[in-house]
Amino acid sequence: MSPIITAPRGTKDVLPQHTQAWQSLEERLRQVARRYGFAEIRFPTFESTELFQRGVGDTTDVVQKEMYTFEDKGGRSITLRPEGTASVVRSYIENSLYAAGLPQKVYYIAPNFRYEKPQAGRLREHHQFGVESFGSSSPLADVEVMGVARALFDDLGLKNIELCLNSIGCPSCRPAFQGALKAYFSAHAAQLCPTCLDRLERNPLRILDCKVDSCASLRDGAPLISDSLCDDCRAHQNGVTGALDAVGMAYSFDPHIVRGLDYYTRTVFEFVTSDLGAQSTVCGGGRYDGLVESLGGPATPALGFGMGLERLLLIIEKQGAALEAQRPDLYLVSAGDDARIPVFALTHTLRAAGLSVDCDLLSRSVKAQMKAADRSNVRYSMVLGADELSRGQAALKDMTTGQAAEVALTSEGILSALAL
RNA sequence: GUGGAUAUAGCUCAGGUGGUUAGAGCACCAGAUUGUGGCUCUGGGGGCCGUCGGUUCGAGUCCGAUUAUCCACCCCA
Repeated sequence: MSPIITAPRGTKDVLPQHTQAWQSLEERLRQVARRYGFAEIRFPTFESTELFQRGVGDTTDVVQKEMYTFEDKGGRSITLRPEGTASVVRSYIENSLYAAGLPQKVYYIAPNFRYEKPQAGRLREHHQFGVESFGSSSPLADVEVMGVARALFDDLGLKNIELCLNSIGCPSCRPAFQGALKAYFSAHAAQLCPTCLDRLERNPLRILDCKVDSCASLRDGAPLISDSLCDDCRAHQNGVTGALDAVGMAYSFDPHIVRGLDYYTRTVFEFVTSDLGAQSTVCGGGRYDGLVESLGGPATPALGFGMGLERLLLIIEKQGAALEAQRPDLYLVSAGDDARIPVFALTHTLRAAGLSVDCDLLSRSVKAQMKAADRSNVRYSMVLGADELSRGQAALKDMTTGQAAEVALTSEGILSALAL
């Protein structure tokens, strides 16, 4: 049987057997964010196209080729959010969140949309947990944000995830570096791939992480950003590494990290792993000290990260780090048709009392009902027929041990038996 | 956007060089066990063989196209 309509390419249903893992993951994200003093923010799934053009950057691949953009019935250009930061910054400015005092620390769990070719760990709709911290230019803010990601990995018991770090300078020192880079690559233009020839004019930084062999070999002789950082940026970078050392967070420097979004300044970082197939980044972020002002807000230092939840779940699965599953409490089995309505009524009463209870809706045999109970991974079952209902007592069976004990057929009797 | 692989039951997969009613395991349903799950045994229901077209007396099988999935490049989380 082939369905007439299928889910759009690059999208995934989360089916009932997987939603518990998602819920449990989301719960942990919220707990960790709370521990670090981040409050949840929610924002629309679509925004004015201009927000991403100005925020993410016109020259980025995300904006140039990957956005779901359309015109609404009012003739406005609308885009499905390709990343979270621009939306958060827009909301921060529009709602004057700075008026409530700085720093403002927020987190979100939201879907993002990018028109990409799907593969392992890459979807057209994916979900991100992100945090943004507004108002502090201190390196401590950088390390606090990185700490949220690290705490989450630790909380989930994940191994083999490394923090890689770089600084890409600021508007006062980056132009000199870009100039040096441009001069260097121009002198070797013959060896550059077509994509990088294009990047030469638009964004020479991006040539640094090109994977084409000829470009990558040029990289070794290229100027290093660390050699052209201004005093402030250098001091900031030293502050970050110092604070990382102080809290005992391991990291490594990677001078080739260049994030694909234009708004980053100074600190950029990624948490990478080899457990994601061809993808390696599970979390990427950095500082964007100029973004709030460029979108019309007050000059505000800020930074944040985005973490891919599908990728996180891939790592969890690969590493066998189980997320706990909740078991239903009780399954009430009807023995004989006369018992079905009283059993349904008792199910209703016990649900009102707060228990997770189920009963048969298919007029099945006792055996089939027991099988259904077993399959649902329920903790207890109880078979109720005319005899039990008239006695007001029944055997409560522990589905794990197989042992049974008589209990009274009242909310109180069952609740107290289940509490044991 | 570029390249490679794949497409048969709900799932995982068999189906030499074309030839009657397309198979297995798992899962599902029923029975063995008038009211007790997991183990075992028996039986059963389930398939336009991704889609469209071509070659052929005849196509799950060969050819073309198309769509989808997976993988890699690119990009990114």
